[in-house]
Amino acid sequence: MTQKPGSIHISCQNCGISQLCLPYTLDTNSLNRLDAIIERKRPYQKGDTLFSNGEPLHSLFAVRSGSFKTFNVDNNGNEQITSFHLPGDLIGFTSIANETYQGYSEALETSMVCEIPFNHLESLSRQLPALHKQILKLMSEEIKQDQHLLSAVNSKSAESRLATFFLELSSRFMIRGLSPSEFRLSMTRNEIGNYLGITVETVSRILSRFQKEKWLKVEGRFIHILDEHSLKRISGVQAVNCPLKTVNY
Amino acid sequence: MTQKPGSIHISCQNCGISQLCLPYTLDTNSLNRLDAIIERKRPYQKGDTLFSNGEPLHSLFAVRSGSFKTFNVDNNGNEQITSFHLPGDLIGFTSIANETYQGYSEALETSMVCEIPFNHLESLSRQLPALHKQILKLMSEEIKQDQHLLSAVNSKSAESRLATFFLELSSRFMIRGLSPSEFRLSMTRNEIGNYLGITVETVSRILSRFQKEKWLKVEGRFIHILDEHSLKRISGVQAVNCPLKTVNY
DNA sequence: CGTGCAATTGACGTGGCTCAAGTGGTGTGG
DNA sequence: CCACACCACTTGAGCCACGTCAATTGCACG
Repeated sequence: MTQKPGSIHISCQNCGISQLCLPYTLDTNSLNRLDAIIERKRPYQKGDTLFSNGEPLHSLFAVRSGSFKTFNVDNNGNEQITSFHLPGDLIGFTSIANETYQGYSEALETSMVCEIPFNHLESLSRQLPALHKQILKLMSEEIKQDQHLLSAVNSKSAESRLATFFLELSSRFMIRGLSPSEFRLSMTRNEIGNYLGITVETVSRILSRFQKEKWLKVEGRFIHILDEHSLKRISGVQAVNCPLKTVNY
Repeated sequence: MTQKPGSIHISCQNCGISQLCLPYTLDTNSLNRLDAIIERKRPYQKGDTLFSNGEPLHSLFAVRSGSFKTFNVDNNGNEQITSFHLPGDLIGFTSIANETYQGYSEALETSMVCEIPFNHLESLSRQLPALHKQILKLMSEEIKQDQHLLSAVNSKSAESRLATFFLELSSRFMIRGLSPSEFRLSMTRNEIGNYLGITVETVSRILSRFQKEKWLKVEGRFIHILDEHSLKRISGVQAVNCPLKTVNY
């Protein structure tokens, strides 16, 4: 989530996060062909938009550095954030169905992206089974993540939503080779609350509570996770391979 | 959502919902090849499971008739329903990432499915661009739908969640050529509440309120939408091509 | 006809929203 | 370098929507 000012000519080959991204499992030849269709442009500044709702879909975007939020706007003009994107994430899968961009995507800080023209990607993926598979996998991941968020949001208490949120972020940082216990948030409390369906004030109060419990240390945007276990306990969600018990939902 | 007892040998060719499903845009030859890999088995009875969490992914499932719910189970053994599936829906996209089934999928009523071995589908889709495209499209749709649900659930009030739920169902029935204003729910109030993150009692109370307002007629599982416009008004979500306004979220 | 689950309705308590005030950090212009 | 404005964030007070608990009714099925 820190800015990584890089030169304009960078290839997938020497990209530090390629194992999270489309190149995963691609051999050198395939990688070069993928690389050839990717456009890398100058950095996006905080607040710049990748796309706006309704525009025709031309490219997917892979985050190289920095971070983005995507959100929809409802009848009343209210934002509803549907995801935060970190380096290695692909943005735009929701837009494939209609071939127009769904919602808005906006940089949360200075960020770099790789732009992948969708038509080229589609035809290339027909020639490269590994690429094809990786696209399916990334889309599948996104569905999983959305459903995970849904569970978090549906598990009533604001405490468990926030705990889940931080654990989620933590594991995403870990996968990216960053510290899972200390990180800087690129989003405001407001945006966190929006994402989780709670108000800023509640976010703030619960952060204070977590801090009092010594589960977290909070210094503005800096988060230090002190007691992952307690957070997991109250987060309640995401047990993998959990045996099906008699439920009273 | 009504049971449609069919013979065992049915092809995509004469399937009434093929335009919602994988066959969409496939020519006759392609259709036959797809048809050849699909297995059609005897009906699932209410409560039968398509798959359980952690099992190796072998097939995707297309709902032919009836309906299913998919859900996860958290640490405390609580169900969290992530989607209801109607005829034409594909089930199993979340499971592609890990190649093991994510969560559980269970019939809500007597239902028929087409079982599509994943390996075969994958190799076939490399040969048939139209099939490939349709898979992407369906996955993209699923992501969109999840995010739509998320918006509904995050839009605080229980009223707007329920309104959104019924409008969503209504439009899904309409797409399927069924009445958008009169339909039968195959899920319990409990399951609706679970899905939307509210309690049974609240579902029940709000249904009574909607009925008092003459927006709906409710007779047990039968729903009759009387005033779609009012429901849309309080649902608040899903404005397509809505201009971005100054927001105070 | 009895058993059991689904649904409704009421009474009550509370978590989180709303409104409001205050603090701190950052950028801008004098 | 300070003064000011602006925004993100925190904290408090009060209130209400919704969760919890409990009782009742209705419907399906053996």
